[in-house]
Amino acid sequence: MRRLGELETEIMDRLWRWQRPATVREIVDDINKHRPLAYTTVNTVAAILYNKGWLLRGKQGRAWVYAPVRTREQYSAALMEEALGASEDRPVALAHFVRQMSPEEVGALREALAAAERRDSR
Amino acid sequence: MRRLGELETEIMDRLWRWQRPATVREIVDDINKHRPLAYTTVNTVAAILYNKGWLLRGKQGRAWVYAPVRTREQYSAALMEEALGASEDRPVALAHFVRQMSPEEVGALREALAAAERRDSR
DNA sequence: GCCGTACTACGCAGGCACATAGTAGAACGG
DNA sequence: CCGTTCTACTATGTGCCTGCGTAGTACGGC
Repeated sequence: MRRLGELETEIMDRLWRWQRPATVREIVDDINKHRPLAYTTVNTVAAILYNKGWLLRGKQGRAWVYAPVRTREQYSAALMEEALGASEDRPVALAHFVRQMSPEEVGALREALAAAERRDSR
Repeated sequence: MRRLGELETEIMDRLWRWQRPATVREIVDDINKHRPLAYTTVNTVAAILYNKGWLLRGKQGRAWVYAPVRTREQYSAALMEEALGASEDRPVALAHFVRQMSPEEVGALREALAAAERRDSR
């Protein structure tokens, strides 16, 4: 899975943050609060993200509205899985991963495991 | 952290697999069992990997011998950590991650957590 | 001492992916 | 019908990776 580029991330970030479909106009206006960028640029990259399967889209009047296919956390989890796949010895890689995590994260991980267990036993 | 390119991966793979420092000659000869590739190409990319901090090197006679700075599993764990950082809600991302793991991997993860606990309580 | 061999550093070209934006045309609102 | 807004398409620039050629240097044998 290819990672998102910089502008691609900027666009996905907004859609993830807003939790609702948005038009290119909304996205580019928000980006322009921080830096200048042409409408057509955002339009092009949004279409690219759609073609790559990152975004859904539908017509709202003349304009497309875009929405993310996956949540940011699903994206993150998929990247993690792929990163784990780069290793040959998964248990060892997981051990390294756990070692470098903060205590809070270790707690979150324990909780995720416990939740998985509850789900499986149901 | 930038991910490794294709040839970069081929080179790192061999050094990781062999578990010992190796010369460019050894690496290129091994690659040439599968496909033709010039000595200078491997030499250049090995030097690039060295400059990027992926490899250590030292002279052995006239030739450099290269060795990985990190294990494949440390590399994998670093990628995982970075992938986790792409999320905003780490617990949720971890939950997704655990959900998509196979039961064996969940077991390995449990073990890694238990090992971390044993280490921390020491 | 000289020559062939092997290694090194350096630089360059090609390709790919992403960022950026311009143009042309269609559609809508007044 | 005219300006505005949106779309698709195309082009350009940049950065990174791959791939290799060249030139220089060191070593070993004769």
